[in-house]
Amino acid sequence: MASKERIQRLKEETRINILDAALHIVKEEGWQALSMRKIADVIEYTAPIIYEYFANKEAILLELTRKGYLILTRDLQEVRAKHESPAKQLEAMWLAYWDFAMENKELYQLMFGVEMNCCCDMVATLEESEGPYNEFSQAIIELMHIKNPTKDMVCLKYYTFWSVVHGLISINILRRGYSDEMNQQVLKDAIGTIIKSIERA
Amino acid sequence: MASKERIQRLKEETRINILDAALHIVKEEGWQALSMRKIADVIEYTAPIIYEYFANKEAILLELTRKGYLILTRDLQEVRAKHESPAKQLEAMWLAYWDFAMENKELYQLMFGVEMNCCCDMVATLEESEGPYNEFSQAIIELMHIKNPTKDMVCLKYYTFWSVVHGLISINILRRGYSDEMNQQVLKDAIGTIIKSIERA
DNA sequence: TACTTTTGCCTAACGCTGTTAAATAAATTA
DNA sequence: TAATTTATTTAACAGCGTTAGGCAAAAGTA
Repeated sequence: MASKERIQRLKEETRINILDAALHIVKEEGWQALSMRKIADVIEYTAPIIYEYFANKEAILLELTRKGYLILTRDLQEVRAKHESPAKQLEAMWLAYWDFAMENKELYQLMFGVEMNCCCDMVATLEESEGPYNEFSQAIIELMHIKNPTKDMVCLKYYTFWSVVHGLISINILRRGYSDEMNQQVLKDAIGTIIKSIERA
Repeated sequence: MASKERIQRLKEETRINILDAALHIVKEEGWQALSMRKIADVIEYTAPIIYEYFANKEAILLELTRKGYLILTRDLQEVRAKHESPAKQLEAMWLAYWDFAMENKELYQLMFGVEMNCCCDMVATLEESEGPYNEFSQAIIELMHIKNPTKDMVCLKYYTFWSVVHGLISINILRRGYSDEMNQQVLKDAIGTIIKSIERA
């Protein structure tokens, strides 16, 4: 009865194919162009088949969102491990956050609703979505020389970082045209300023 | 032949009704729920009639975008006139920008593609979209004590302001849940910091 | 007044969307 | 071999943006 397992593996493969196909279409033609029938075309099936792997289109988006959070969290962890001081960690992590967004524009759009009607209410239910915050908040706490900072204090600093970086990214995805130098300058300036404000406190 | 004018006025009214109906639907049900047939229902016509007033759905969105930019620009001008010093002007203007976004969430989403597939390429063709930048940049130039700042220098500072404020707004529209105090604290902190950095330069 | 033209508006339709139900073909089990 | 389960497709529904054609009322003209 090893065929059961083989079939199981094939099913798993098709599931992955669906997700890959979706992302492929989006990278080629944008989120607006993604449809169930197009996905079916790519995986060489008809549309209803997809509903045996995902409850609906939103479920596919949610799974891709999850994937995005996993990649981002892994990137942040990797970069964080490369640095000793929390200040350098934080700077490198936010730059990695930027890089993730630029290298995975489509996933970023999906995760944070940039020029896209994402599945935001559902995202809140994904535990993976807490990955980035966990990484950042640890580094923030280390950087603070207060013994037991309240969650609100940490959250406030994270929120400050996140706002400016996410804002910068959103604007760049929206209206491409700002030069790389300007982006890097604003990005590093802002990150540096916030880090200093944490160190001073 | 005054009937020509009367008819012209009625047509103008219907045009406005279409825009009002669209915005009404969006405020009640969100952008996703907006359809030509629903607009037609509200104005008590059938869908094809709308195409005598707007080339397509995107044209309606573009017109609402224009409306948004006009309101925002007016708000900024009003608030700017209330203050003397450029520093106070800038602070008040960015707070007004925030207020505009919170009071006109739907328009803001449309203008800047927050949780929405807006008509961004078209927005670039709207001259009204330059209104906010014009207001802000004037105040920024006044705040700088350099004689002839380059456009890039002004743009960089505007970009810095904009990123953090837009980021804050986007995150708030996306994931409602951050407290008003925290929002105001991050907002005022960030604005103050950028203003000081301009003053020091 | 009678005829023609224009206008205002609607119905029907096309091709697309997400999604579901039913039918069919293939594989598996008894 | 017969019965049953599984895999996959076709057909359909309701909704979308959009267009073409038709009908009835209004306006213009003789």
